Amino acid sequence: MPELPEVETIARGLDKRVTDDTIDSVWIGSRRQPLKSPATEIAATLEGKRIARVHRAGKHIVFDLEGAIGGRGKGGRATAGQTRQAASLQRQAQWIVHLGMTGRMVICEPAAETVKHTHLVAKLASGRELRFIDPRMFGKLSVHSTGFDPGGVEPLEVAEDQFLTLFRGRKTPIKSALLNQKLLRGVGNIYADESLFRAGIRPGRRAASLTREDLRRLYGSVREVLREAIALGGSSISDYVDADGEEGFFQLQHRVYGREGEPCLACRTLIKRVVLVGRSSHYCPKCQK
DNA sequence: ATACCGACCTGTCAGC
DNA sequence: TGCTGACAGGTCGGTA
Repeated sequence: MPELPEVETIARGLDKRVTDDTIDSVWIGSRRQPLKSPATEIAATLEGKRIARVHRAGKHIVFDLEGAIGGRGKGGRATAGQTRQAASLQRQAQWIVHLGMTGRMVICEPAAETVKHTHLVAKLASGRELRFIDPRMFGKLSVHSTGFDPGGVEPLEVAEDQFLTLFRGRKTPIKSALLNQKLLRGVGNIYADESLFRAGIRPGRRAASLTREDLRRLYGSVREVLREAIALGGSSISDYVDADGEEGFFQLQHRVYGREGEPCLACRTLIKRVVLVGRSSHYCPKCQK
């Protein structure tokens, strides 16, 4: 479901609402598919931790966790000072959530109905619950000590010359290169199509065949599309909502994605859809070369 | 090393 | 009404 702008929106919403809260206990459903780390390890890492910050890395949501001051009573004999020191030195961790295609993170009251496909429920000290719901189970949950790095570069942070080198000599279609998270992280099917349209480049063009000028335009359009989408809270297609249950509005700005057979907004030529690397790709045959 | 392709899952919607 | 097939915002691992 979510690409960079949706994940950014969700992470910001979570950061605003659960930072400084503490995870008291964790329930994990029996389905194993979404767990990259063992359930016991995830629960043990989360329980008793304070959420210090929630942010985004590529399409991953990252919870920075710290051992709660005063601890969970383990040991019990440590002084407050020792506990605080132990917390800062040893009890940092990161909880990584990848939403896959259909994953959602919701904050709700304990009384709220537990919907089908709820795989994890974290009870917070504030009395609320943080729940992970994922029907298709393409999502992934894992824990790391610290310094989680999914690889690739952030499109909104990378410099232009570094962006140009990412695609040098690659024979793969440019669309496929844009989706490769080991190169550029966070761009998915919607934003790849939208960026290529704005840059006037066909999705099937070999990356290596793009001129310096093509790549410069692409660099600009990728960043422009992502920034606009973040500003509008992402694209709501089917059931996407952010952490506050709000829909995004960037779907109203889509110029090619999901518009097969409709006229191009620039030249009225009908938008085409082809399958490339197993994914639907939408483009204007006249505007994109 | 690189590049395709199916597999992983469930849900929804169009068409018959 | 119900069945079937296509399709869905993502990644992996196997194979060529």
